[in-house]
Amino acid sequence: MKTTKQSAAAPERKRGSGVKVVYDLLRDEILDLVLPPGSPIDEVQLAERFKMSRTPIREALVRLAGEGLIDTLPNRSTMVSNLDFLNMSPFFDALVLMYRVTTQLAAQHHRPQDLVTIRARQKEFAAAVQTQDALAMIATNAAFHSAIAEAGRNPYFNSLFSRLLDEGRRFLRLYYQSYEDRLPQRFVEEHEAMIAAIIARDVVAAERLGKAHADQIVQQIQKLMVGDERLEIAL
Amino acid sequence: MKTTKQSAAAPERKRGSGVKVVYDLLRDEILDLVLPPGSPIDEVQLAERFKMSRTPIREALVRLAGEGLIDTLPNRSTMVSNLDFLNMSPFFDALVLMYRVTTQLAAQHHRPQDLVTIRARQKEFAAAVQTQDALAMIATNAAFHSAIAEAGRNPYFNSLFSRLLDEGRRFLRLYYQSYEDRLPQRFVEEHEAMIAAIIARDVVAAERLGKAHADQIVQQIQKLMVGDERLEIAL
DNA sequence: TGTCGAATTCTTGTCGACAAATAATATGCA
DNA sequence: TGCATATTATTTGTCGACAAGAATTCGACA
Repeated sequence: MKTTKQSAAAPERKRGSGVKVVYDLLRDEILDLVLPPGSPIDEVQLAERFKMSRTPIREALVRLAGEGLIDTLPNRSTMVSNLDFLNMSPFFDALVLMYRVTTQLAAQHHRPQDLVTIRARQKEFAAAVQTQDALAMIATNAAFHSAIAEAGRNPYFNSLFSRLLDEGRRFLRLYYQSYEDRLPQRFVEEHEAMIAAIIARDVVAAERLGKAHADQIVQQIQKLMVGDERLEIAL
Repeated sequence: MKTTKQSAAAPERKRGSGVKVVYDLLRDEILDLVLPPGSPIDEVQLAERFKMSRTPIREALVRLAGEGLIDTLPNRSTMVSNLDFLNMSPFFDALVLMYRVTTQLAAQHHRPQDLVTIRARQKEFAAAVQTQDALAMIATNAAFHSAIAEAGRNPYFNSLFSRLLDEGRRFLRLYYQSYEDRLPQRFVEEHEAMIAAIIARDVVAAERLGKAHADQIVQQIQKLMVGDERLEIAL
């Protein structure tokens, strides 16, 4: 009777998948603000939580650090990276440019299968808006635009865009935690217009719609920064 | 007499620096094509080479994988990522756009200390051209443009640009291994013009010069792809 | 009560070992 | 000789342990 050590520790996990399991889950928790910015990350606790040794945990953390989702320094506690409200200009610049670029490139380079994927993501997004599920809307919006970027076939832009979408998710999560905004149907319609421009290979319209859409997101995030309610005190 | 295990294994290394040492050196070797595209990476050999256990080696490899410099699959040998000659368009698109964006942003956002750094990098580049040291020229060119990007103060663009410069380094290394081109003084002069436009905060000129410069690099790499010498055989 | 230094605890970086997965080599058979 | 299978060797993924570095707690003193 030979029970392997690993099977005893985590009987349902395939060898080689440990790092990915941890990475995926931590990534989701960071993006959904379950792990808020600045919160400490403790390897020992994670090892207990995931029922595995610290080694794959550490490797997952190296991956997350490489994507800017966590900050690490030697011999020091790792923590979830902060959202930098002091320097939003660079983020907005990059976000808007990448929305323009990826939407335009999708109009140029898309293939039939891409459109199937884009439509599927849009359907998920519309469902999230319909049910007024902000968390799902944020995630499906990012997935929709990520699918558009994939259709544009430029891995360099796509990796940057992916990072920006991730960070945007965290800002939007914070936004919808702060405001009880209804999720407007208008966003669904804007996505539809983008799809139509892409299908029509209308490069100019695609870029323009990409920009307009990005501008909306920028405005939402700016609202979060500026605040929307003034303190009214009679003096 | 208590000799710690670690001290006996690598007496000159500070705890916490292991991953970085391996990462830095492997990265340099990949970029200089000392480790050519496609070559296998063996953790055990690296552990022997660096006189440390495989754990920090693996962490360095995770970092390199995150930057696209190596390719890993579960339970399989890791290898240096290939240079993709079949899909150069996306690379060129991204490179040119990022040269434009970073040079323009430097004209907008640079600070006095930035100019000191940029000038220092330019001086190193000029020296490399003077001594016709292709390897140094490739590295100092990338450092020069990286310094310009830093002056533009957009970490999102800069991370993408950094990756593109890295990949460009590998292509250029291959180029200068294939051709005995002299390193032209013209490049030094173009850098000077870019510096002048940045100092003058001439956004339009900066962007134009950035584009022209990038186009040159694209041409060099295209020359590598097309080949420059036809096989002459009398039939 | 506040400060400082010492002691203790906790967390991180690395170690070497074990075992699973893969690659390479050997063997048998047509 | 070529192919399939078995065996062996090698490499990767993970384990738990050790120790260094950092954080926290405790005790002494002004």
